[in-house]
Amino acid sequence: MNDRATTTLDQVARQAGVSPSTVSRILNGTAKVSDAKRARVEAAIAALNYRPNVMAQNLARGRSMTVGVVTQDIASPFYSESLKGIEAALADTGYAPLFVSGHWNEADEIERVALLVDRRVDGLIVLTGMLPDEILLETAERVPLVVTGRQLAAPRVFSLDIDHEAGAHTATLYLIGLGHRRIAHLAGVQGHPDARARLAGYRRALDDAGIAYDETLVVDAQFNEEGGVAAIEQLLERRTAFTAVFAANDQSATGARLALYRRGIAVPEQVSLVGFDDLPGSLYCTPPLTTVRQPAYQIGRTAALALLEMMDGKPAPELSLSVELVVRESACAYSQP
Amino acid sequence: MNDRATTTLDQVARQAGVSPSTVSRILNGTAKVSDAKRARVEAAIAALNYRPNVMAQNLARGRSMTVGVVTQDIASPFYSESLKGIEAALADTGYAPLFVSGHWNEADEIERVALLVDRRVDGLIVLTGMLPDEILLETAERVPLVVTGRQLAAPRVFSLDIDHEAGAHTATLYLIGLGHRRIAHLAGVQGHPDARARLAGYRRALDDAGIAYDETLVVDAQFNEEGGVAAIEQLLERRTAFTAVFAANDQSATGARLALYRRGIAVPEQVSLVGFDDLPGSLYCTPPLTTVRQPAYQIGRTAALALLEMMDGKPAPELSLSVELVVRESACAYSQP
DNA sequence: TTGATATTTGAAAGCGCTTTCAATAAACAA
DNA sequence: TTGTTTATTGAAAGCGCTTTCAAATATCAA
Repeated sequence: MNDRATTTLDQVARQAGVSPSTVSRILNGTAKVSDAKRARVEAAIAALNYRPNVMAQNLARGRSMTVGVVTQDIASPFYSESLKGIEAALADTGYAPLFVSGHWNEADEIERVALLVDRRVDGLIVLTGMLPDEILLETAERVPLVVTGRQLAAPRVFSLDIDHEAGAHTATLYLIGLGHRRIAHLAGVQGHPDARARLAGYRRALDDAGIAYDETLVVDAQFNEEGGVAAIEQLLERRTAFTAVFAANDQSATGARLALYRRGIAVPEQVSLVGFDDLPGSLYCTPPLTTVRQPAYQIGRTAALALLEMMDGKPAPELSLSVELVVRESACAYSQP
Repeated sequence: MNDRATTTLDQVARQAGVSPSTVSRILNGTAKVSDAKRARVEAAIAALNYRPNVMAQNLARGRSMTVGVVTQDIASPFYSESLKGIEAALADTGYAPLFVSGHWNEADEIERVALLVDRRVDGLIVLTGMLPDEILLETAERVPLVVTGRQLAAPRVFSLDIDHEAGAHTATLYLIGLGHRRIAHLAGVQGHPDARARLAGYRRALDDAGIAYDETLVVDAQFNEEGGVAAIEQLLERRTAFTAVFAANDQSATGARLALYRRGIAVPEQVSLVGFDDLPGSLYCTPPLTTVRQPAYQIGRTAALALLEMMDGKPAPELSLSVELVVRESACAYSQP
């Protein structure tokens, strides 16, 4: 019947001939209400097509039923998988995720976090990013926090990181096992913690195999396709021989693959290629990319589940996520030319 | 000094020795306030580290400063570009986007929209999806609406669509111009409006060139990589000859490219391939994919800008977005075998 | 000066809910 | 029956802000 000018709880109460408190109790199941009244109220709700005003509920309850999620780029193929995991874990909990992007820029991130805190999010998830630990710690005093991609020990903080070093170690060792000795490494962005860890894994694998580290085989690269292209070109200019490439992430591996294609270098026949992340698209590269699988979706999901626990006042759960090498077709045994 | 237990506007007022109204006026610039008081209030705000409670503001103002965005899959490479556009357009307007996913499922979408309406979003953007027009129209009575991927004429509704038919027509004509006569079409999901329009463009191009439509060359495909793989396999089983493939979107084109690779069919030497969308990754396929560029980012951005206008009470702006063929390396002239 | 007009301020009433507290009604034991 | 205990209910006070309205003060013309 009614429509415009949304109906309020008071109207429902009046229509049903009960007090607002009673309507509220029925809505929230906060107390027993006689069947007679319940029926009248439910009829009124239906008749008026009443829907509670979430903003008002939030204010009264002092909770926003919102969790803030700081990502770097909402369109990133890697992080958007995590967002999906967060979304899935939060579905039907009453909490809605509020996604904001920091654009790999500390100032932006700080601003976004402030924005989220102002909106009184009940919890916060920070996916990697550039925020200094102190800011995170400070923020954690106002709101339960889950942070990925780093270790941060503090009350009301849950951090969730995978072992990048081990992943890189495995990948490199795999290439070595295939007979490769001259393995180039696209090392990601200088100073990025993930990049550092992956380089360390690469070096340890070489060490393990008694292969000398050759810095002419290592080149920095942006963590995107363009970075991969540029890195390969740089490598080729150096005229160092290499029979395999281990890229610090799949996007740069994809760029590398294209650059090799452009030079007429066959993958994997002439150069083997291994990535890191296992993006959804990596399965559909030509050839499908052998890579270290980072469970992005699970990371998001786990982060959200942990946050839910913390928002419930429970301690953060103990959980660990592991990386694994997924062997596809972009790397093969080295064959003496 | 103070920290825990967030400080309120009343506390600021007390500390500054003014009334809450005055503080509010300073915060919002709603009225002139004497310099003396302004200074005292600003000092108090700084001293107490006061930040307004957005929930309370929202309730009092009757606006949530939030816009709902319904997408289908937050990790979709295509739609996430649009989300990015929305995010960019909304940045620094005070509005925050609330992203929800419908998963290409009408029931889910209906539920999500209800959720957003309950949260009292000030505006709503629906990116394509399966919602029936009636529901959209009904929703538009409660909140300004922007919808992409369809035409919907109604007050407080802005619809934004690109010409899929024309795009497909251009792509197909391009292939014909290259000398191809047997052009297969991966037609997307049966019944999907975009799929229908693109098929129509394909047919019209054939018509224009006087090429008879051959239904053995057309095969349905999911709009993802797997769909492309399956479609090519199906096509190959049919044993119909073809020298080019026009895929209804880039993801299925990518799948197609992999399936061809698996069968040892070279792209573009033996089969030319054209997609639709121009996903960010399509530039890095091997070979880079020739495709019809759909300005996903612009679509999102434009949608958000239009919504801002509407939320301001202004009429929806008139705007049109165009598609264009971007020629890369996955298609080449047909050479008599 | 004085009266009229324009400015700056504060009191108080919401915004639409939740929740405490006390009153009323129902159920029980003695 | 009557006094207790327990289960339902409603009144009212918030939640933290905005905004109307009227009072208080300042400004101006005469």
